[in-house]
Amino acid sequence: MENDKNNDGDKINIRKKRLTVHDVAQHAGVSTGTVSRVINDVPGVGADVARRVQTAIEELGWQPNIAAQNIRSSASRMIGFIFSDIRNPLYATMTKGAEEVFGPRGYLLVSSSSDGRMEREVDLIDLYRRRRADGLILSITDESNQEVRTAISRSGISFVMLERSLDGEATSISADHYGGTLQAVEHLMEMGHRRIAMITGGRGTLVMRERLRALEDGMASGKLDVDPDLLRLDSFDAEYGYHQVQMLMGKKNPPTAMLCLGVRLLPGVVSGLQSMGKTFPGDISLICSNDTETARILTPPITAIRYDAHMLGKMAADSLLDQISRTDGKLEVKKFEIPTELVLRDSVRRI
Amino acid sequence: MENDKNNDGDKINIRKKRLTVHDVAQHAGVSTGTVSRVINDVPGVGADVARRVQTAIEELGWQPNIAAQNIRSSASRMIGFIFSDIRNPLYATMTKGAEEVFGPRGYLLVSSSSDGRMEREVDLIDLYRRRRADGLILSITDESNQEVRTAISRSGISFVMLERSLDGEATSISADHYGGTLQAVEHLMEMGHRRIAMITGGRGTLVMRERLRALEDGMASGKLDVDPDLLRLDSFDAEYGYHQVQMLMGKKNPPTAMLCLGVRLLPGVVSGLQSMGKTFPGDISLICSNDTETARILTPPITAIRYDAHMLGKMAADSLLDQISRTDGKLEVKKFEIPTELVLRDSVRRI
DNA sequence: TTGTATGCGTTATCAT
DNA sequence: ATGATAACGCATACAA
Repeated sequence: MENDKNNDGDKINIRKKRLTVHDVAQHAGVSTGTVSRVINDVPGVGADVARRVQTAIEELGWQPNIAAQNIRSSASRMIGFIFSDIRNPLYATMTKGAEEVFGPRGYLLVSSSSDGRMEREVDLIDLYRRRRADGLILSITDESNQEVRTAISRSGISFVMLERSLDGEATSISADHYGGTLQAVEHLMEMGHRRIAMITGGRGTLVMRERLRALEDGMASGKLDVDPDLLRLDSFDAEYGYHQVQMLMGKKNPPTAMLCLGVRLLPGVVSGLQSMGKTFPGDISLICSNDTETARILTPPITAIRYDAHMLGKMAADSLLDQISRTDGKLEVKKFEIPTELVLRDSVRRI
Repeated sequence: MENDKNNDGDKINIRKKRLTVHDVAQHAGVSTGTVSRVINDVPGVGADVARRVQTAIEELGWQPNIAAQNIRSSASRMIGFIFSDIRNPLYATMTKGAEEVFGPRGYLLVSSSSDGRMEREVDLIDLYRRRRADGLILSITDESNQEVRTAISRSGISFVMLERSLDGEATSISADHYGGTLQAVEHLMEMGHRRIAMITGGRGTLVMRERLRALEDGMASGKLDVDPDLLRLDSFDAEYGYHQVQMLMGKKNPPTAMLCLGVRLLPGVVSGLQSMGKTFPGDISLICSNDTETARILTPPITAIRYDAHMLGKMAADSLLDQISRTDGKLEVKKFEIPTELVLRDSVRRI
């Protein structure tokens, strides 16, 4: 009976919901402008008045409506992070790194995975556009996909590519996959391996290109060619690893070593080997990427290509904020690469 | 050449950015109200006019500013999901499940991890409050923490507890951890085990309480007490598992079986055992939770308590949306529990 | 059926 | 130093 009166010309605000600057201003006996000045640290407010406003804010428990702030500043202080697979713990680590940068600076990081479906990536980019995201971190499925590229450019949102590149048209942050893979291949060759298989995914990405190039270069330095039939480059899924390793090991002339490049591939590959009664490094030598708990606890532990995903996330966040803050429209394209390291363990044997 | 004229209206808007309803309305030769009606499917717009507006929207590439929509509707169509550790793949799976519900209904799901720090949880809740989130899914660190509970209630945001409970004051969605753990304990007892250790984390949560209660009940049914020194209940981290298993196995009277309850604990426990040259199930029988790729690929594979995390996420999303949509302020407290299953493998031996 | 005007909550530009 | 007021971009009650 009391809250239907509500002739709210000058408010009989029985409904306790939704408080605004006005409520605070009224409570403190000042104007809305003053309240705004106080919360935004605008100089030139009397100390006593400021204090009154502060207590009013606390007593009422008011907090400014960010949507309203956005509409004025035309900045959402929101960043979108698009990648392919949320279950890949590497992205979790990158997210964590990025959040360490964004959080303290008042940005909200929103992560979303596309499951490798490019239509979904287009949708996500459009979504971030409607939500007026201030920036995007992109780890998209296929760099050359035209629909996605169009969506990016029509969004007009600042962005950086993470573990991806865009013909040098955009800033990119990545691990040195070429160097890491090359080191792994050279190690295998040194141990006497000549038939080296590679299972990985990410067609149409910088990462896969660099890995493939490194494999070719590494083999070439030993006057060898890559056997195309030893290349399985179509997915990062555990199931894919499971089946492909079975097919590879079932050949009359199976590989003696294998690069298993993809966090979720490793469990699949190991299961596949077990299902055939094959062992490593007895039947096949194994090098994986990245260095995960799984790689460490397997028997024997797996030699791994390691890089700092946390740092990757931080760097992506830093350079994105840098790009956003440039007032001069100058788009400065940069290229960051962090080093990799080969962690030697017991999954490679000399033959 | 035609769109740089840009004498738009009366502003000297050299900056071409930021188009609004006005631009679209002008371009289509209608009023802003009509444009709004078209995009919101408000009936009573002439078919021809609607078409004109549509093409204008597409030609200009305009999309409504969600912040502006929010400020009017006082709904952000944004949901916050707070949990402790983003690297735990279970949360990734739950997130995926929840997104399947939220996405099609126009809600943006924002995930954020607190690393088990309750101050951070308070900050996150406040953040979602300032951002006017429409709902929260909470998997907080300690249900009884007063600061967090205060933050929740002052936020005024609808919420559900996921794998947590709040004295029956809030809707909760959870796996049947009591049943799952009880089944595991009974299985171990049947296999002759009397000294059963438990390593897990999550003090102050429903999950831990249920697991402990199940262990006690299971032992009691065999007229046995739980040895408090076999309980290691302080963390879900791999490092914790590594060290605690070493301490447990180093005892003069070590356990013969162990419940390793936490996705990230398992790799740590296994490493710890390996570091001491202990094997499973030879030196100790092992049951883990949840059923992960790691559990499946270890040698031997691990008997696991399995439940459907994806479904858990979906159910949380569904019941949250249900709660949000109830116009009558009636807060209906519900309790959902999904079943668990004991997946028998080779990590438990009869003694 | 369509246009006009007002309000949502905040900040910035004027006045005072 | 502070108050009044006009935007910001959109949705809707009301007018036409």
